[in-house]
Amino acid sequence: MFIPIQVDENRAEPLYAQIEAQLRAMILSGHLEVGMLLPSIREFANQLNCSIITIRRVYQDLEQEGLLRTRQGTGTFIADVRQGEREQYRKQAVDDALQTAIDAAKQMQLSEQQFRESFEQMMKRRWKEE
Amino acid sequence: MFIPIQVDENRAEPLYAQIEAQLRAMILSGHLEVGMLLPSIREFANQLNCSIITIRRVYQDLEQEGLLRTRQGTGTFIADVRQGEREQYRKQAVDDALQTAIDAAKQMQLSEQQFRESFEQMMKRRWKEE
Amino acid sequence: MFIPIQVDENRAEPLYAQIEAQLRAMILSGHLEVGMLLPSIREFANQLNCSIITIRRVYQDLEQEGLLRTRQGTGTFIADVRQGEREQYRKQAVDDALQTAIDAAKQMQLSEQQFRESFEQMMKRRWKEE
Amino acid sequence: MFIPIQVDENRAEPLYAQIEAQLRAMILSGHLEVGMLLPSIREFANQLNCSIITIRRVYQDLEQEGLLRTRQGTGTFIADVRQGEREQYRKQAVDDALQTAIDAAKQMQLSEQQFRESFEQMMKRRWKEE
DNA sequence: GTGGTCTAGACCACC
DNA sequence: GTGGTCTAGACCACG
Repeated sequence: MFIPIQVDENRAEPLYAQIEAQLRAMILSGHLEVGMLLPSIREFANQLNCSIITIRRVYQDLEQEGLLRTRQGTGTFIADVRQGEREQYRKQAVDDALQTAIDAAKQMQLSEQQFRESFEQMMKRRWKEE
Repeated sequence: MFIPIQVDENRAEPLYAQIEAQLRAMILSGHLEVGMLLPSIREFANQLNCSIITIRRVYQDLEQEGLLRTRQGTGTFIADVRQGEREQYRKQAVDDALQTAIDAAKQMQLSEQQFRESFEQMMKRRWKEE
Repeated sequence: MFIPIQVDENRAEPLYAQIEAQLRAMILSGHLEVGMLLPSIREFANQLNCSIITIRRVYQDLEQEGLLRTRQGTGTFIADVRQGEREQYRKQAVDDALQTAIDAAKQMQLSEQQFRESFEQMMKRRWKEE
Repeated sequence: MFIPIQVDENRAEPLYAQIEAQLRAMILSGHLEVGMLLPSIREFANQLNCSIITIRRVYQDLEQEGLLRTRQGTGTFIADVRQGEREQYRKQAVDDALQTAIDAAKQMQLSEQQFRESFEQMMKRRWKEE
C-alpha cells in the first residue's frame, strides 16, 4: 500500500495541492483501482514526511470531489467514479490549462500564427520527454 | 495619464499580482511608450480604489524585473527594455503556460491526438472572443 | 535560534538594509548552515525590537536574491547556494567597494602612488581592528 | 562660464549628490580657480536640464562645506580653500571609500591575502581606463 | 508635488 | 504556530 508521490519543496505550490494533483491524476487515470484502501492518514504522512494535517486536508478535498470515500474506523477508499465522469474530469483539467495559455498569448498580443508556432515547438520538444 | 486596468476582487489571485500582470503585458506589448511617466502611486491607488501600498508593491516588483524605473521626487517611468528582450520575455510567458497544459495532459494520460483535438477545440471557441 | 544582529538607529542606512547586509554576510560566509530554519518574522522582529514588516521585507529581499527560501506555514530557511556562487557573490561585493574607492581617487586626481600609499596606511591601521 | 558636469539619470544616487560630487572634485583638484564666479542658479539648472531647487541645494551644501561663497545680488564664487585643507579633504574622501571596501572584505570574511589580490586585480583592470 | 521608510493591525492560507 | 495580503497613517528625502 505504497503510493508513489513526489513533492518538490522548492515549488511555490503548497504541499497539499501537489499531493492532491498527483493523487487525483492516479485515480482518474485508473492507476488506482476502485475500492482500494488508501494508507491511513498517519502512515501516508509518514511516507511523505509531511504533517498529518496536510494529508487530512488532501483526503477531505478529494472526498468532497467525490474521488475518495471515508468509512469511520475502516479507512479511506477510492470511490466508484463512473467512466463518463472520469473522461469529463480529465478533459476539463487539460482544457483549463489550455485556456490559461490562450489567455497569456492574447495578453501578450501574439498573433494566432505565432501562438500555433509556439505550440508546435513545445510539442516537439516536450511531449515525449520523461 | 489613465491606465486601463481591471481588477477582479473575486479571483483568488492577489490584487497586486493582477495589476502587475496587466501592467507587464502593456509594457511588453509596447502599449506604453519607453520613458513615459506613469501615474504617481497615490493617483494610481486612487484610480484603482486600492491602497497606496499595493501600488507601491506593483511598481517595486516591476522595477526589480527591469520594466520600470523610478526616481525619488520625480516619479515612475517605463524603462528602456530592448526589443529583443521584450520578444523573449513575451514568448517565455506563453511557453510557460503551454508547458503547464502539456504537463496536465500527460498527467491525465491523454494521447497526443486527444490533446491536439482539445487544443483545436479551445482555439476555435476561445481565440477570437472578447 | 538567536541571530546576533546589531542595528544603529543613527546611521542613515535604513533599518532593513542594515539587517539585510548582516544576514547576507552571515549566509555567504557560511556562518548559517544551509537548510537552517531562521526565526519567524514575529520572533525576529521581537528580538530586534522592530516592526514585523521590516523583517518581512528583509526575508523577502533575501529570498529574491536566492539566499533564503520560505514556505508558508513552515518558516524561512537558508537556501542551498552553491559554493561557487557564494564565492563569486562575496568577491563581487568587495570588488564593487574597491571600484568606488578607485573612482574616488581618480576623481580627486590622486596619482597611483598616492593612492597606493593611502591603501597601505588604511590596511595598517584598520585591517586588524575589532 | 560653462561647467562640464554629467548626470546619469539611471543611477540611484540623487541628482544633487551627483552634481555636488563632481563640483567638489573640480574645486578641490584646482580645476576651478579661487574667486571664479559660478553660473547663476537659474542658468546652471538650465544647462543641466534639472530643477532650480536642485542647484540651490548644491550651492547651499558646498557653501556649508566652505567650498563656495555666495554674495547677495552678485552670485556664487569659488571660496579660498588653503592648499593644506585641500589635500586633507581629497585624501579624506578616498580614505573613506577605502575604509568601506575594507569593511566589506572583513564582513565577507576574506583573508588579507585575498583582499590584496582583489585590490591588485582591480588596479590592473580599472586604474588606467577612461 | 514625488517616492522611501517605518510603524500599526486585520484577515487569510498553510502546516 | 507559520508566512502572505491588504489596509491605514506618520515622517523623511528629493525635485
